Amino acid sequence: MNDKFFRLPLEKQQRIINAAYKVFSENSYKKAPMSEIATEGCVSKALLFHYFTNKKELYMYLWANAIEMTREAIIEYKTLETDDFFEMLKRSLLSKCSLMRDYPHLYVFCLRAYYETDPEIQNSIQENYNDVSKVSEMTVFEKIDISKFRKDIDIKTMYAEIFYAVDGYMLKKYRSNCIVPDEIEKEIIVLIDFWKKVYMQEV
Amino acid sequence: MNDKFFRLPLEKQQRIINAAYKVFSENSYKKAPMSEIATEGCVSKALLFHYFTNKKELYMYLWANAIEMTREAIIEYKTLETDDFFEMLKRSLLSKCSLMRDYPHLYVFCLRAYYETDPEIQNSIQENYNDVSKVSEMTVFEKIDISKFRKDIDIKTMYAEIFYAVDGYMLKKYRSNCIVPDEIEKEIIVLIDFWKKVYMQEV
DNA sequence: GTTTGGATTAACTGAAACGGTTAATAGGAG
DNA sequence: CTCCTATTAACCGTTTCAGTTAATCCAAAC
Repeated sequence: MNDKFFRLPLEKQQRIINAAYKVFSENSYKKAPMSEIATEGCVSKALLFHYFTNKKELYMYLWANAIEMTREAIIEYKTLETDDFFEMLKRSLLSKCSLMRDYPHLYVFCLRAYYETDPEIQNSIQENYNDVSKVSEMTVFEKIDISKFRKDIDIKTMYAEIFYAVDGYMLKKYRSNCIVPDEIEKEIIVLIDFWKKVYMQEV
Repeated sequence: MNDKFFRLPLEKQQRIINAAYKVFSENSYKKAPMSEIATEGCVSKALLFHYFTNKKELYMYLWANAIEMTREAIIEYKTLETDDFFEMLKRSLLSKCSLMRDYPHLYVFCLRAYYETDPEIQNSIQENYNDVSKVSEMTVFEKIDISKFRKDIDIKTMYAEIFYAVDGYMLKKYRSNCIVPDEIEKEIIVLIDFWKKVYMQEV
């Protein structure tokens, strides 16, 4: 890729990248056209190819960029620096909301990229992501204080259920084309407070 | 469409329809090729056009078919003939699992079709679906006995959360390409029992 | 065993979309 | 005016698309 891309005004960089995140989250790799990305980003297709040598390179840049930004956001929000599960969940989701302000389609892009089946792409993706997610999931279970939970529920099921719900929620927001970070942040907090009330031991 | 389609052996009808559900649930309407459906269904593209005059007609048939089958399944499982929310939820989800045995991609097809933005399609879809879903959601809230729930939780939030989780769960199953109805049925039951324990008033 | 008729397809068509390239333009700085 | 960089319109060869046509396959009827 062409380093000059980074010398563009930040607004333009983001406009182009967001257009790409959007088109790649709506279509499979193969059926996401570079021309559509260009139009969506209000630049010419030729410019896209000027900065990114080809489609695959652009896709891979988006992926690496997504992982890196996610990791930074998690650190910035001190996500792992607590032993309270719901606090950790809140920090994790709020960090994702903050990413969403700059990159509204990043979350769904990742959701889709992880299951991308195109041979050109597949290999480079999953291994890389497993590094991040598996490790972090283990870290979570090591750190959290499970004594605060109700004794009669299965924590793994709870954990799974919560993440299904978050994905389902985000997907709905995304599909109905209303990604408004402020609103999502509020609704996420409502959900977390709800879970807290339901799953924590009463005192 | 050509009525002779229904005179085909049932196995073949389903094979073709399932191929179509699959391709349309992976791609937007515009980018779902008839040729891919044909290949997936092990018939020639020409045969597809012999039974369905064009792509739009096929899509609309799939949609009407999905709605109709869903309604029948809901009735068959006596979904609305109880005032216990979790019993109703179980019947509703098990009825969907039973559909899944014959039509593995129907659920995700519907999820996608509802938000389809192609002008050729959009209008004919949403209104039609709202009839079904809005009415049934209202019926649910009229029928269920809310006295059994914990007093300290917001039922609307619970309701929303549960459906986010189901969608998130199904999406994950679908994306990771492992739609095994028996397994899904088991896991759904685990989830429902989990919710029951969590949300119902203890006695 | 030949005819008939419906099921099925290979091969085709014209148009559009695709990834990627090229050669030219635009516009600001010196 | 000159230089330089960002930018694009126009283009290229290829592939893909929805939809068509004319031919084949095959079983049942005669």
